[in-house]
Amino acid sequence: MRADARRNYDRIVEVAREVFREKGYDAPLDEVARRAGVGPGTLYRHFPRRDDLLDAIMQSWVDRVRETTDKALAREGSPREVLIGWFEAYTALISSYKGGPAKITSAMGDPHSPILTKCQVLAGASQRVVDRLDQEGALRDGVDALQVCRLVGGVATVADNAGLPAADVRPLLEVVADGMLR
Amino acid sequence: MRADARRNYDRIVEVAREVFREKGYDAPLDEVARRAGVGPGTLYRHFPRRDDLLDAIMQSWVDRVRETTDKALAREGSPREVLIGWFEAYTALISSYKGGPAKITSAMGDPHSPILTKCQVLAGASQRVVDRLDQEGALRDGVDALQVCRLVGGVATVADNAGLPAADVRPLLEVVADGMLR
DNA sequence: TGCTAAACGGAGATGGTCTCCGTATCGTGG
DNA sequence: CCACGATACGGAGACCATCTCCGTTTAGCA
Repeated sequence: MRADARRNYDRIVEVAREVFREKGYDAPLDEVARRAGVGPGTLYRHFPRRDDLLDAIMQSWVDRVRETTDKALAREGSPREVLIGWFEAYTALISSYKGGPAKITSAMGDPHSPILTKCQVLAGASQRVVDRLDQEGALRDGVDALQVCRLVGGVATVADNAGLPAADVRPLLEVVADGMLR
Repeated sequence: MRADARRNYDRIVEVAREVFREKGYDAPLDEVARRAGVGPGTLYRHFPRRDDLLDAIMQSWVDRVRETTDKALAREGSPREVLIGWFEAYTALISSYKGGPAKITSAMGDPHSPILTKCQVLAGASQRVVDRLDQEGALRDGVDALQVCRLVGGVATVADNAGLPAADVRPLLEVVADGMLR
């Protein structure tokens, strides 16, 4: 990749991160281009679909996921505390920008999504948490990581759409946790 | 209202119901107008916002909600069966068209939504189910109807976005139910 | 039947998405 | 060091959906 192309690419990603956080996932891409000081053509050449841009943005997000997972697994406490802790971390991770929870949760099952690999990192993280609790015999039969992703993703989506404060989200996560624990 | 206006109004609602079911809530309104044989101006005069059209469509839906609630309350069986039965009915009710679950669930907490009153009927229905189970002492402390709407709405939203079959939704509803029951 | 308020409907403004292609730039091989 | 071909740029504009404005038509009453 040519040096100028590299510069533009990086700049677009950086600006897009800002814009998406400010205005949500539906923000006009032309604004991203404008703020990045490039033409729309340049933006669309690098990122033919909106999701491709999202994918690039999420590179650093993946690192945060890994880090957060390690923290959640290292946590002391009852299985309930660990599970709810993970739920809250999960919610925070997918709620970095408006529209994120719905986007990420539905990409989870879509083999054609450009952000699929990123979501699988998150699914893998849930798997690790589920595995650990399962070894302790803390979970009911049939509970799996995909269910965690869907249920917590659903709660986060509702919270995102309705603008719920964390205090209202917590009890919902508790219900889900209690439904999974023995 | 003049007779011709009434005719157009009814025809638009009827067509919109079809179109929304076919193409989801985001279907172009101009197509609704075209199929209804009116100009876009006519459509927008009757229904200034997309949600106003939705509101009109939901008139008959409200009847279905009441009917379904009665059926759910009359149902014999364990509290778990009743609760899960209601969850499934609830999911079906809000999933009549693509985008419905998210729309209805987020309208639930928005005082300015044109479909608020419709959603309150649904919230009221959940309230009746919760009240009944609560009297039997079947629910954990702190569980309320709003939580039911949010959690089941979240599950339905995820299912809608990801196109999940009923068989995959059921276990999610079971987890939620188990988290609410004693 | 004639009149007026009401309703119609379509042309077009607006705003977002995305493409095409002439222009500018990079960076390499001579 | 420079010339040239490959690469990238960027903006004009096509396209599509939303929504409005206003000249035209019509219902329905007196």
